Amino acid sequence: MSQQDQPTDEVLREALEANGQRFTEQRAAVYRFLASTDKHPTADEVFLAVRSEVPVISLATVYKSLETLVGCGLAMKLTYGDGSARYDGRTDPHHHARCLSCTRIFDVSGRLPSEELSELEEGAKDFHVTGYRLELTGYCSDCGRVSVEA
Amino acid sequence: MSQQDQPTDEVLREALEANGQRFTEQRAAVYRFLASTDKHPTADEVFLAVRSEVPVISLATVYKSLETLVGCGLAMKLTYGDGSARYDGRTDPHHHARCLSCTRIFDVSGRLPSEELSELEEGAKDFHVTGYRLELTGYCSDCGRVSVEA
DNA sequence: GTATCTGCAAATTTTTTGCCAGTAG
DNA sequence: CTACTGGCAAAAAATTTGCAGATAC
Repeated sequence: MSQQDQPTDEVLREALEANGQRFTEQRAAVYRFLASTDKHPTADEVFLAVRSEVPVISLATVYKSLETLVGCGLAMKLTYGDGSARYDGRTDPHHHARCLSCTRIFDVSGRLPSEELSELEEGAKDFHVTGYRLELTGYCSDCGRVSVEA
Repeated sequence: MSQQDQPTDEVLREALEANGQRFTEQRAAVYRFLASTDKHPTADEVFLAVRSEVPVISLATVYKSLETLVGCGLAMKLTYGDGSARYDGRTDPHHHARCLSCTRIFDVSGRLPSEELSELEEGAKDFHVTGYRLELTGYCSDCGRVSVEA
């Protein structure tokens, strides 16, 4: 484990303890990888990436670790109905843009003004809103050109 | 088939023809059910509901029909990473509210002002936005009370 | 008439689980 | 110590697919 991983590990340790769970090397490795990438990897991609660092880890453990991280609020599970779920290690408010051509997910900064949210809440009568997710769909810079020409 | 289904069938027929696909009783039954409910049924739920009307239909055909409808723009596939995908037959702009307790999905009227969208598009540089999806999370009226007391 | 569609069952893909040994606290 | 975890392999759940007969147009 490199020096600069220590703060990341501390964050994880505290989140785990707050949820009555134990700190383990496997969970740390999964979390370090998630926190270090701006991609939105599948469980299998996490597995492959982590295995090169921590040789002994199983795919089942990756699934269990990811679920634990989601439960502790350190990761988000994203599903799009096209195969595997993806995981996002960013916990600050942000949105996603999904390319309809290459299926990659990109982070988008910015958030909805609270007035917009209030207005939406009114539309959802009798519903107690605790959060929201916004996803843009379209074409990324790599695919956009192809799509326009086609 | 009842009299008031005819317009629904015509909509389906035109959408299918526009996509070079054939009109079949199975697809019509699936579409009629989807268009008639404000629930957001899983493929299996569609299968069970449709089977009571059209006795001979298989689950595989329901999956294929749903995929066809999505391809024709007559339905939307919703996934939340908790088991099966759900399907939504509403095609007008609207949002969803998902209850974190009972996992039901509710329709929410209203849409984002275009100025908000433009602002978000700026945040997604080099991304050609063609649409968006907004999902509120929280607790529905049935679960809200329980959750507050718990 | 012919390309497309359906039903069936088997296959695939993704994710979860049971169980025993290992480890954190 | 003792309960929580990880690894493994098997199971479960969801969805897709190959193929032969049926059907829309």
